[in-house]
Amino acid sequence: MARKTTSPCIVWFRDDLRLSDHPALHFAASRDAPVVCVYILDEQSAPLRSPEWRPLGGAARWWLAQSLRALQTDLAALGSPLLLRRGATAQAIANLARESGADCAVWNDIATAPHRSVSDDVARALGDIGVASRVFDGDLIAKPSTIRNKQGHGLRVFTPFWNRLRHGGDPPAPLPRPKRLHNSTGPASDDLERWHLEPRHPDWAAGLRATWIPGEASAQARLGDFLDGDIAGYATGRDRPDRDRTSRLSPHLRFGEISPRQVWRAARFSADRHPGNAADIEKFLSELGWREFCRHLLHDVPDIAARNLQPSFDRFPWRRDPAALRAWQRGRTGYPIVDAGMRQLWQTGIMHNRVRMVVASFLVKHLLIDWRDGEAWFWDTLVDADVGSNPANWQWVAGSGADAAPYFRIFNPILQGEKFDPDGDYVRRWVPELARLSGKAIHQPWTATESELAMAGVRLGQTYPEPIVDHGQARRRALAAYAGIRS
DNA sequence: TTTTGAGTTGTTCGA
DNA sequence: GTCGAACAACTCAAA
Repeated sequence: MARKTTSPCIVWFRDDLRLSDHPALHFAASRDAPVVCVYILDEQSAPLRSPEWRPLGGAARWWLAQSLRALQTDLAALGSPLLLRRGATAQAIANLARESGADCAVWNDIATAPHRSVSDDVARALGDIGVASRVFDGDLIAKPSTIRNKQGHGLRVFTPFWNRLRHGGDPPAPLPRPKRLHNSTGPASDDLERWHLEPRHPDWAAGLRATWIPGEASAQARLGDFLDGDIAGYATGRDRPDRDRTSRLSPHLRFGEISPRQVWRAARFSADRHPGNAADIEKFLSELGWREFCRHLLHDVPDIAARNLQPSFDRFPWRRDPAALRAWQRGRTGYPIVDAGMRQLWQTGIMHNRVRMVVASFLVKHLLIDWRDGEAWFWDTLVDADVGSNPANWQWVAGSGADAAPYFRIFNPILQGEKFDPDGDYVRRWVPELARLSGKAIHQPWTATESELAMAGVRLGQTYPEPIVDHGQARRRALAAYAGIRS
């Protein structure tokens, strides 16, 4: 029951930039008192300066700006503005409580060490001035404390984890978005433009703008379209970068424009409309399971982005090779499928999942460059860079992680191209200087004849690079390096 | 308690 | 051309 009160309640938005299925907002709205909605850009709090916290990457900053604009519009339509504040979160919220006369503050949990630490600071600061606070669940299907082995540790193998999560049943029904909010007039807001989240000089975001519409409405529309369309054949189609059948929901999930339980429930109940899709739906749910698995892992290993899960990798002979790293980053390795992926990433802030594995394996195994360098590049350039999934999956590829890929699994970039981009359409789209090559040459231009290259307007070493490493040699070198760290 | 089998995403080699 | 084996080490669950 709603309490009789006129004091406002603060709703602190974090990575949950949505109105529906937002437990904290739902609670505040049900109090029938004014709400003060706030987002805080915190680059100061001591816990945020812990080694486990990294500033947002460039692509994520761009997304955040768009997503905040969408949330501002949506909240204004409900009758309450979104306030923007900057600074140490605990002080900012305590100040806002004083300015607004709020008697409570609510927010949703984010189950990572730095987020929890800031959250504790906020609760303490509010307690000191007599303001009640309450934290709700929201960013996970299951709490990390609910999936433990006999020793009380989180699971390190995906399949048992997934069995436990899946058999836990469906999460509760998502909460509706509030119909209207009581405004609390007074407190001032920062101007989003002055946060400089978006690139200028140069403005490299044109490809992002052409690819994405951030915000809750867009996330919901995307989910609906996916479940009524592309999910048919997802189990195998998701592996084909040339005809992308993935959900493309990852950045929306990253910023909480849609909640995992909304996605889960919608997918499960779409089987009623499309009974033929049952197997594809299960596969899709398991991908949500991977997001969950990585977050639970992060909960147990807060420094997963910095430390090898397998200590034997601490003596891995990584090569320092800035030129090769640069070639990889800019999509100039001479392997078309690798270069296509890296350019898709650079231009659009996303890369198809299959290609992520190929480029990651290439950096770590063909070039013997530390997975942390790859992880950092993805962190800066992906709009969906996630604190759990990004480092956990890099460690998985490198072999240093939980339930990791075996060392001898070295993706052959030519074979992967031929298998998953059989007509070369993906390469042609992102590596236009090769577009006129046909047949086998599209995935291995260095084997094309002089006349084939001339006809296609390709001059190796000039219009497109020679391969920076030979696949066979690189493979043998990687196997030797991995052999060297074994017991 | 101990044992056993299985585990996201692959490649190469030799029969 | 196809096919099976080999390529670790470790975690977890079931027997």
